Amino acid sequence: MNDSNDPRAASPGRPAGAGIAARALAARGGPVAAPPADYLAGLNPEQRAAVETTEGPVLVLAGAGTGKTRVLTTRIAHILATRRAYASQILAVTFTNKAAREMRNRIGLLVGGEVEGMPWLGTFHSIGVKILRKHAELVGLKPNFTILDTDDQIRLIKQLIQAENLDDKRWPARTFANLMDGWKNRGLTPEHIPEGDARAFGNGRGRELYRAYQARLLSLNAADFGDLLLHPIAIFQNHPDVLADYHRRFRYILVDEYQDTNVAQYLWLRLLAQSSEARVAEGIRTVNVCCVGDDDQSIYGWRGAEVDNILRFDKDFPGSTVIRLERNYRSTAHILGAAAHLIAHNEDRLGKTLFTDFHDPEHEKVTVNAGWDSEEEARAIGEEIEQLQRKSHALNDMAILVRASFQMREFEDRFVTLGLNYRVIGGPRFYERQEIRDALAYFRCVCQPADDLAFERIVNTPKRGLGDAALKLLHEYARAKTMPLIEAAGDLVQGDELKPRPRAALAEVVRNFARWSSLLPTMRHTDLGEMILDESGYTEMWQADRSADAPGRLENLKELIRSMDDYESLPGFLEHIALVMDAEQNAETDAVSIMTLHSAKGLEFETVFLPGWEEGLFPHQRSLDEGGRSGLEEERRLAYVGITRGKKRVKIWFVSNRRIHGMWQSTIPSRFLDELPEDHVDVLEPSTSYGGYGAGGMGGYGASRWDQNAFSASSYQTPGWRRAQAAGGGGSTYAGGRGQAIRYGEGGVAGSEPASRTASKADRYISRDGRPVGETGFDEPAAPTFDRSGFAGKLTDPLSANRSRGSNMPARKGGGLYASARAGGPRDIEGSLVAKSVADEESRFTVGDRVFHLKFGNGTVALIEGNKLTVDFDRAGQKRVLDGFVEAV
DNA sequence: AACATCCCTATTTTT
DNA sequence: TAGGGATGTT
Repeated sequence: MNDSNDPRAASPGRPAGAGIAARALAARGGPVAAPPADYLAGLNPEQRAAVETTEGPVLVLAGAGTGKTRVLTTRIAHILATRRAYASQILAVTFTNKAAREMRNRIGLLVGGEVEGMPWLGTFHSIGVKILRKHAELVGLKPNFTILDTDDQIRLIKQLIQAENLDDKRWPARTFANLMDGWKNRGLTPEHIPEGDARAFGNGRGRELYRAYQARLLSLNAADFGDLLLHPIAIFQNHPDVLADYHRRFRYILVDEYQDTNVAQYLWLRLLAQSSEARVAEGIRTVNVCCVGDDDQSIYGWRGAEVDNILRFDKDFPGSTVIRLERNYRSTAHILGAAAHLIAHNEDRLGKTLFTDFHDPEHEKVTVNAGWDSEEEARAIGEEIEQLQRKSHALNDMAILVRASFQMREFEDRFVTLGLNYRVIGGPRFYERQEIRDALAYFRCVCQPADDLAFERIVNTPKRGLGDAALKLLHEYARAKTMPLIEAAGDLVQGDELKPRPRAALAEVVRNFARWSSLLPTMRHTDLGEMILDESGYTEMWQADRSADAPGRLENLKELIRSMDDYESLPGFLEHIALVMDAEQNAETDAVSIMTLHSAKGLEFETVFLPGWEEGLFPHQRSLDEGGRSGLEEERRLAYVGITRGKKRVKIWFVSNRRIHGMWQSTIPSRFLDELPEDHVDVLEPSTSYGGYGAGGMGGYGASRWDQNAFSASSYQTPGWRRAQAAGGGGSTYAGGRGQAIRYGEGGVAGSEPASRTASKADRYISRDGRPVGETGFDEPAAPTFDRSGFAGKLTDPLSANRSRGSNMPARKGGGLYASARAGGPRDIEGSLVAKSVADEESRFTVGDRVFHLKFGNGTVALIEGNKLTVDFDRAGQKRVLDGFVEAV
């Protein structure tokens, strides 16, 4: 494991001479030990402590916006400058390529751009690959193994499931992939998975499938993402000499985003960070591991991250120093105040309080805005953006952060009509596009003749007349001879088992690959790439395609070839793209960013819009269902991440109606809204242009909704909200009461529940001035720009929907996102209703019934499909709605 | 092999 | 609603 760029390789021992970094710094005068070196200038005392405490285990709890990356990079610069280690002796791990890139750049800036090194700065996975390539044979791989992506993985699993004679409908490959992913995240090999897990899939054959999968990977000379960690762990565990080599090498270990590490990463890290004889022999007596993270920003539990890793750091590394970074340099006091108050509702946290000196009476409070439906939300936010733009705020400084990607569409639609520039971050990636993956499959076959998965992908793409029959023959032959498919194809075309036409087609494929492979060592890889795509007929296939996206695909293929230019060779390129699935976004044009809260972590914007704060969506119902209290806490951290992205302005929205899977459902405000502190939050009336609402417009319904029923405490409307806050009793601890009580059996809200059920119909329809309204409300003229405003006052008591739904909502799943969220309370308490609903297939309605819907008014039932009704509404036309949302009239 | 039709499902996402 | 996947039809 001698790196050629490691000066220590030849002569072990303490670094003898100044590293490049140290030289660069020393040149600026004075011995490096003399404080303060200029890279330390400007650090606050805590940051400085985090940088200078180089020896022993250190945990840096870095709150949002407290200069985490700065600490990390400065610490590395400091280690280099003080000659504690060479760049090649520092292991620095991040989660994303982006983070690794940024660190590399910033270290470069700090030490004067001359550090060519830091060979061990990278993501867990890229470092894992590096280690695995060196010792591949120890786990039965060849050093040039391929890295499978999810797509390949699924196809492979599917084959295995079919090979086991299991019904792949009943046991979807996708599900097993997730299951296996979970095992790998926890560092579990087939022998170690819990019996229950093993039984849970494929008629109890989970373990066998996992085993078969791993065996198949070895025969394909391939590893999946999980293996990039698991194999190194196995190597370290089974080959102490190899581990000792790494112990001698790594003097300093740094980990970014420690709160996101999973068990496998933790094990990997712990092995590398162990104190060992090898280290002691090198004069290293302490484990110089520094983990940086923020437990409050742990949002990847669903992906296997263990917040626990950060919570018990001091137990893993006894004698550790914990440094808290709490001075925030990003946001206003209002924003921090709101975020802090919210996150304080979490129990599982180490506890930090961010503070700032950034006070200014001009600062805006965090706003909470109510909207009628998601269309209005998009419209109003669009308008606010345009207003800011008129006040010469750059679009680049604004972002819309959503909980789920389906929310994006509404904004996109709206912005397109407004002609407002936007960019969607995340979403389908370049390297995941079909045409790119096809092209890559060709390249993989050329570099890796054993890559059956790649071969399968493209044998008949473009169409070559190789149908099921021919491929089945090929597979059987290959299996019988245990040889790769390409090789099998080479044999098969010699014989006469194949019909003439497929035989000729396959022969050509074989010939082509042989030729391309032979050109690999000599031809420029970009030219070869182009040649492959042309000669295979792949380019032609898209040229002939008349569909609208074909030109774009051709463009992507060109881009692919172009980007190959940045790499040495075809294999080098393939390696890169296997690990780096992100494509750079251009920040050239001024545009609003739209992204999920997850992908916003680490970013910051002057103005942040947070739409969709509604129960069921945020917190997401599924997190609640699957994660219980910790699921809720993770959602709350997500909210915290969202708020703390804002520097100057944070604008939260919730609406009363949202369209889910094409059907309108009414929603109730997120419990997180109740967890925001009054003094940092302004509750606003909609500021949009449509008339008719005026002062008290939304207020009316809000008050009616919350004041009349169990949710009174959650009313954001003054005076209702204030009153509730002041009263403190009743339902004022909304979070601990309603939502959670149900789930965690704390007793529920027995008192409030019957009240809500017996509320009269009049209670439910309260006009904006607080008067109960009847049918006449529908006769109000619609405001010109807003077709539903005629219904303004009436809607919105969520309980009416709850109540009316009752009987025929399927247990949890079928109820849909919002339905089950809202139904959560009363129904689960009663239990029997749930049970009844499962069995009760019959609708309460029959075709021809007159019904009333909160959103669409009166109508006639035209069709009933389970709990879905098609209703001809008098005003709104024909709509499909869940029957829980209409009432008989 | 291309096209039609039915059925099912429906977070967050990096590597 | 919409999109994918699997199945059936020509």
